[in-house]
Amino acid sequence: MGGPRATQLAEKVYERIKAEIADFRLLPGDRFTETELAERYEVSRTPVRDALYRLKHEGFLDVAFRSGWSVLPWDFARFDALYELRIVLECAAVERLCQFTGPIPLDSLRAIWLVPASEQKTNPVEVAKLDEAFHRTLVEAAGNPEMTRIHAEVTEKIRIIRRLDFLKKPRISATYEEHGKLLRQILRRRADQAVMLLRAHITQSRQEVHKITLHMLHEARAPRADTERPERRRNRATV
Amino acid sequence: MGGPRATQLAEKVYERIKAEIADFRLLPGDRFTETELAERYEVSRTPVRDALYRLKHEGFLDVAFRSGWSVLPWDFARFDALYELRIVLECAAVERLCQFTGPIPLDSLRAIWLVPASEQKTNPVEVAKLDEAFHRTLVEAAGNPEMTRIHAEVTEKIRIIRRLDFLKKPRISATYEEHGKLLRQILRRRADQAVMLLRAHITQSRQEVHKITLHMLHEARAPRADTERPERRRNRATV
DNA sequence: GAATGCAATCTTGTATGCAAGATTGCCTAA
DNA sequence: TTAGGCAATCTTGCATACAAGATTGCATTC
Repeated sequence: MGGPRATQLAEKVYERIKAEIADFRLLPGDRFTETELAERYEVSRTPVRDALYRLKHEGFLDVAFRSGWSVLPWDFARFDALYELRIVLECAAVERLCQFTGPIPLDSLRAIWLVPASEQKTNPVEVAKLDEAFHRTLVEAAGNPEMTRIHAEVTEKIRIIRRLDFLKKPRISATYEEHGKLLRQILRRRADQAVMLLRAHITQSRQEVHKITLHMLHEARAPRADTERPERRRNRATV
Repeated sequence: MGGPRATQLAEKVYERIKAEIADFRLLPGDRFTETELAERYEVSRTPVRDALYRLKHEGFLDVAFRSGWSVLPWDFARFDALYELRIVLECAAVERLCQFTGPIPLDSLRAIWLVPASEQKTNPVEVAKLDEAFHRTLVEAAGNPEMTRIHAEVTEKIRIIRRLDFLKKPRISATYEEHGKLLRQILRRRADQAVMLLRAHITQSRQEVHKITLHMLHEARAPRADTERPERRRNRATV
């Protein structure tokens, strides 16, 4: 049975578990064991453990010695800290971009965000992806791979709540408008203006998400029976 | 033979390997195997692998499928990127500190850095530690755990070359002077001044280290026989 | 001497075995 | 019915077994 499959099993398992967390199939507080996942993914415990430890190190999971794994509850103070870190990184990137002497390589973004309202996407999932790509591209364009790496890490960690920002139409329009304004300021090399807009944009998004999650928590504290998914849930999250 | 020792073996092995890299006992380009380390540390391959994969993920090591592990060569572009990231994080922290309404909790630093020349340390190893602590404390004081975590990560990655900055006496004096000035500006809440000083301070340090490493490289390219350490070195680093 | 082919050895990725102890559920008793 | 205790089961951390294939060193050939 030994020998590697085309790619590393551990890597695949890692991606699958992370996707399960991001898609709410693994909820905060859920508990599970290594053997359980090994059977579900049809591999041995070894690659599962590799993946789990990686996710633990990244702050998604917790392990209790001889007592199984659990998905960490949402920590809003941590989300706030991550949003602030995001602001710091993206603002630094934008400042660097405005200092570029040559052309600023953001044409791909213009084609997506500086378009008439009729061409704007409305699907929340799609817009969430485009939004992530927008901010990632800003940071990448600044040309510091380490900042890009950390920014990507932050993005992964807030994704689960950030997506909630695009569930309402007005928020999608606002995103288009703010991205458009920001892009124009960057391309005109107005660093101060751009940084101000960017900071306001991210802060606004964070506040929206905050509101939504508080609402969700309120709902969750008075759960309706028909939304229960007992399978694989051995503990309700206290969140 | 099974069962846990008091603390986790994998964690211990991780620390030991990282120390070996930081102390130049494992040099860039060195190759080794999992079994080798398992025997050296008297544990099985399992905790060794856990540690190695963590270090790989952090960018210190590389693994070649069925062909052993190696210490990654120094990548100066990467060091530059890390220094720039350091500047971004620390400047953001200092700005936050200057905005504090209450007292700025940096008394411990004053007691170390705002002292007469006669009380200043001169041991390079000691000063390097104090320097790391100084910058870590600045970031910690700003109160964002995520920024603190990333900053600590960056610190770990540049430590190996950053220490070189304190080998010369004048650089130690300069460090004392610059830290002192910076502290005073922060405590007076002169954000702009403080950020300017901090940026200059880190940039200066990076340039010094750059000079020294270039010198070292020059020396290393014409190695003398008496400095060879063949044991465990199966490949000389191309750096 | 230099190049080539081949077999023995090594190496990693994965699977499985094992020990210490945490958890769980049943049985008993009040 | 409820509380308590105990044994069976589970669970993780570490050690070891195994497979596929990469590497190496030696013998052979030109």
